[in-house]
Amino acid sequence: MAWTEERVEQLKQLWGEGLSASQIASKMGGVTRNAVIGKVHRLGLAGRATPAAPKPRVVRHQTEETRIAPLYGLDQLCPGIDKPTISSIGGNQCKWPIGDPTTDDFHFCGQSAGHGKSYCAYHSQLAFQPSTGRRDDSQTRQRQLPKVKQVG
DNA sequence: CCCTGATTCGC
DNA sequence: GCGAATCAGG
Repeated sequence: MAWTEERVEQLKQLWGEGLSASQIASKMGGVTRNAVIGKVHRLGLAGRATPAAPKPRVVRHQTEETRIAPLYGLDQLCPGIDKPTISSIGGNQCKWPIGDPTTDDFHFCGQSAGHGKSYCAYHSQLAFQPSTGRRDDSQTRQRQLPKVKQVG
């Protein structure tokens, strides 16, 4: 089962809706949750689950010891509103993450997202940028986690 | 033990 | 690029 643009779009849609990877895999069919997660990662999505604490990564077959830094580049601020928490955010509010999830500063955009939508108008264009349009990723969704040598 | 996503690595 | 295996948290 290949990832056609239609399937990718559906994937992004369902993922944005808040469905779990297994749920998406079940709905779409032909793919396992691993495939969904893998695709989500490659799309540059991901970033919601249970990564409360930054972990030294899954050390598996690594010849070098690396460690991730607690850096998060999500700062797509949109003009003023309150700071909804994960608990307080409503189903019709924009769920765009702002700030560092590991700090108290973390919150969601919270602007009116419309009925059944996941993001406000501002963030929708960031979340669902035209797949046929070469987006300038010079400043959008930069989430490069620099490797830091563990200086013993 | 069930679920969740995250990451790596072989293909 | 894709996804199974694996890891880690709830």
